[in-house]
Amino acid sequence: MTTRWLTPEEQRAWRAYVAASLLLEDALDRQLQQDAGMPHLYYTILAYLSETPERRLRMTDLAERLKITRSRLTYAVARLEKDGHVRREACRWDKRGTVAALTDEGMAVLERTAPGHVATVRAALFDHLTPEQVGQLEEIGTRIERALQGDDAESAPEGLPWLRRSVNPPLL
Amino acid sequence: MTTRWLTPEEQRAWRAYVAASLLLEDALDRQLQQDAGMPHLYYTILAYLSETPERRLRMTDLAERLKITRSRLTYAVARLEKDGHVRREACRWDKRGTVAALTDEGMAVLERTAPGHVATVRAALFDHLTPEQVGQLEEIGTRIERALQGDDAESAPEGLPWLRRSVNPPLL
DNA sequence: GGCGCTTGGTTCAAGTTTTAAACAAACCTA
DNA sequence: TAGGTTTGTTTAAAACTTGAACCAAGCGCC
Repeated sequence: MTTRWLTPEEQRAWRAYVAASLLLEDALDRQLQQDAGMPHLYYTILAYLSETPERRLRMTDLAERLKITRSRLTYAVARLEKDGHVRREACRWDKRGTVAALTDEGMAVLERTAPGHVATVRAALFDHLTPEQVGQLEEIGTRIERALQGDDAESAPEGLPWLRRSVNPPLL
Repeated sequence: MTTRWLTPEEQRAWRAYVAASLLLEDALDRQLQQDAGMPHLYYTILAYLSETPERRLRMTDLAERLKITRSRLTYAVARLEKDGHVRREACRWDKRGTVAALTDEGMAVLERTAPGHVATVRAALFDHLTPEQVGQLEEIGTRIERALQGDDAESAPEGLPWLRRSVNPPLL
């Protein structure tokens, strides 16, 4: 089968995207390393934890949300734990499980550094986009996501937003 | 000054973008590592070299195009040289300079692996975007780029032979 | 219950990459 | 020619990632 090369338009888009994502990730890492002492991925872990009702998530759930391997997550959480931002707990309902819980200190770091992070994201991105473009970005991002990890429409179980088979009693 | 948090729309866009870029870079790295024995960044270096008329670029020019530090580039080129994909040459006009030149072997690797790479980019991205979205992606990417590295409209210096755009078949 | 298969998560070893700082040589300008 | 800048490399230390191997606990099934 003959290769379908990128059209000039696609090529421009591709290059713009690659350059932009490199610069953006760099800027984010630098800012967060500076202000929070951790790279973007680690900050994101804390952020995700902070959003669940109990500020904790099963390792596998967290890994899936972050789109990283469990192994990578284990390493990251180990560091976050060493730094006191996260605490590991045993899962009561599944003895194999581990739950990563945001500590008060971790939450404090998040609260202290979130404004700077948001400011960076704005300065690097949203301040330069029209509302339409924001919508377009979401749509494009969503499509890539769908393309790259089977579009298994695994809707979150409505009752328990924060878990795999839980930290909570299994619903029957 | 009070923090301007992200609006719900911005937040959705941001998350979609972060997830997508992680997945995309991962997929690309995996495919290229598999087929070409090198990660995306390294492939991109070869690709950029292949596009110049003489298949060679000054280290600094290359670093600027790639949006990476010279130090990082030195490391990368060292490996590419060890693998025989690139050769370092002294720059005749500036004795401080080093020129990275694509070897025939490097070119061969590129030609052999480009189809697979393009296929991956299509499968992960362009096959799921409308032509309008391709344009939108370019525009958004360009804006980020401009935002993050001063918009010095540095047009290519007129004199130097291999700092000019390519006429060759697009390999990326 | 007991036998396998799957899942959750960690560990391990090895390698890869990154960063920042320091440096030397060459260039440039006055 | 002195002084400042640019080029590119070196260095040393960290940080990160990967993949495979592994164990323990759940699950299904007869």
